[in-house]
Amino acid sequence: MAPEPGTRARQRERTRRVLLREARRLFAEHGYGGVGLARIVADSAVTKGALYHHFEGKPDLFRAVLEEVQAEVADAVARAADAHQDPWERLTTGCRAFLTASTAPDVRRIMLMDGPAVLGWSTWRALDEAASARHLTEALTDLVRAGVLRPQPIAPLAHLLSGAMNEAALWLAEADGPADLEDVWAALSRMLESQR
Amino acid sequence: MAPEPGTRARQRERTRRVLLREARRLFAEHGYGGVGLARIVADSAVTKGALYHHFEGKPDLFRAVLEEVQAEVADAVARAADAHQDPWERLTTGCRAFLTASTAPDVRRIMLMDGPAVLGWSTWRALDEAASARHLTEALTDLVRAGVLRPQPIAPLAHLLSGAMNEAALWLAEADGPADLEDVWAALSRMLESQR
DNA sequence: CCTATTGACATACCGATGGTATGCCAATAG
DNA sequence: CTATTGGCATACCATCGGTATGTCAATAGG
Repeated sequence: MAPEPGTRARQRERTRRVLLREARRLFAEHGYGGVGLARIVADSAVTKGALYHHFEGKPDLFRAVLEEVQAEVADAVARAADAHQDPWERLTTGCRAFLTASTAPDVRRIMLMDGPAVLGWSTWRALDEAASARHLTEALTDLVRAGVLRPQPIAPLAHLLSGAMNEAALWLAEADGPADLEDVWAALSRMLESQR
Repeated sequence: MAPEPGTRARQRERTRRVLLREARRLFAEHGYGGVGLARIVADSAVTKGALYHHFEGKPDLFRAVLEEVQAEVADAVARAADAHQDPWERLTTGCRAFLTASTAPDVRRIMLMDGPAVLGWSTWRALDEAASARHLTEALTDLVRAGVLRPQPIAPLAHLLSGAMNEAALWLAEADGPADLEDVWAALSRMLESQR
């Protein structure tokens, strides 16, 4: 019988998505080093042939998963920030959104813990910059241009804040009381305010 | 002939120190996943039997190396802080010492990049707390008690500052201009000042 | 339509890796 | 002087990431 057009591309896309989904689940649960390719392809109901057809290897698969996670976090941050017009409120709500989003277990493990170690810090930084850190840099630049923040080099400040929030997210995910989030936020707010 | 007393313990200690030294060198250069036990024992001029006699496995060996690195950093921080009496100056000089010490390649790779991924964040946190973060917590507590810092929960602030400095150290190790260190320090100083 | 080609996998296999079980010999204990 | 144990070395194993090859259906070209 006549094959329906697009069968090829649809199947390819489906397999790739299943692999990404299962890999993300397993990486989030056991960590990068704690799960083997055999387990990933088994849970995806495919074989290693399929995996190596879609990805260059285990690090590349992890990178794809990481990019997906980062994209989600960045989307949440941008969405929260875009709800406001005032540059200062855009920054603060964006930071809060990042804090809450990054506390999720898979984000925490994949993006904050394994990411730098697996891909190397510079690669991880580049991906983070392309995803969510870019928003932070833009927000800070806008605030300096608007005269809200004192003129100063943006990069160091952005890294300090980014690192502070990453560590805070890791801590919050473990200490997990809602009161802790408010304490972190209070201190972070004062930090932001200090640069005003 | 009569064996000199203490031969046993001396040989044991010597083998252990060689293993730690070579493992630290290799972990720092290639990362935890980038070096195998075969290479470590070969460079140490022993066999895997010796390694597994002294350590429980590869993660345990890494943990021992990490503790050594952390102890050195903590010592540098404490030494710098102890040169001052004023609590505020103790904090600032301690932070500066941490920044410069953590920029060293082996510290950066072992303590800041691989540490959390290999041992898990909570384990890493516990070790860090026992080593250098304890000084930060103490300094902040003293400042609150002295009325220099506003009364507030210490833990969130300590984590924010620790994360900020860790990330800054990673960045400084790469951007490596001495001017960048001053920029980071200026922004960090304002952050500290903000909590005053 | 029919055929050639290619794309999306599956299968089989490889070297290297972390880890273990056992053997051996000299240093210590009695 | 003998028994024991500590400090390794040797030999071996299961599993890992990675590769080479085979297979079959979907597409492209005539």
